Amino acid sequence: MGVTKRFIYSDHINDIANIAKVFAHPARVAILKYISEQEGCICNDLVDEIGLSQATISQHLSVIGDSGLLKGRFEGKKKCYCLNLERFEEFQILLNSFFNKAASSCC
Amino acid sequence: MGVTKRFIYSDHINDIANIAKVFAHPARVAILKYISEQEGCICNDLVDEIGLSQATISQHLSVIGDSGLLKGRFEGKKKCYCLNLERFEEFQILLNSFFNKAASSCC
DNA sequence: TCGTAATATTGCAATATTACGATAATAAAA
DNA sequence: TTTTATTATCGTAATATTGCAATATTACGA
Repeated sequence: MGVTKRFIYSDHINDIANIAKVFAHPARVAILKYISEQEGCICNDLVDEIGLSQATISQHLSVIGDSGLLKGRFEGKKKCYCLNLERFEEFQILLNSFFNKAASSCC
Repeated sequence: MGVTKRFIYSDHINDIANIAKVFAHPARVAILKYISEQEGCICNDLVDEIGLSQATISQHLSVIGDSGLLKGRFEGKKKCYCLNLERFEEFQILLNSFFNKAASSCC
């Protein structure tokens, strides 16, 4: 046991959960916040900014990247990470579609 | 190791991550969806509906409940769970405030 | 080519999460 | 009181996640 039984849920439900998982760790929220606030490119300022090891930041970046939320581009030895705004908006729309369907409560 | 270092992040960031964590498992998304669609009270229809054991559903319900998203009330032996809409809207506002601050990308 | 800076990957220890059977607790019904 | 239905909790096994040191990789500059 201990394995999430993804196959028993609809794609839509798994999508929501997968999106939420990206934001479900404060380091990843902090990374996304910082990247978007800079509205420009950054690299491993994140290590200084956030205070986790380089290995850990890199790992979180790859989790965020796997979700499609990042555009990355090497500029010499530095890598420039930026938000993929289109994907970011998709996330927002999906989450809001979930929230907006909530009906009234009974208790 | 293995412990999330919550103390290095701002409250706001931890809040976002904690909210996201509730939605970060498909069972919890499915539970919230079902509860809100019924727009009424349900109990362990969830066990039949979702297909996890009663113990597991109850555990997920308590995670959702800890976040303040549920109102529960016993009616005889059955417990009626409903969405706490105020809290649900708070969640939506917090998440959107995060999304809406995203600036333009550079890559 | 060699050294250095920036990032990614690997391996591992610590901790957290998920799932379930068994059991407890509670309240209605028999 | 005993049984039954419903939900919660405990204990535990399996798996996932987090974080870091060490190492690899990549690209630039000397």
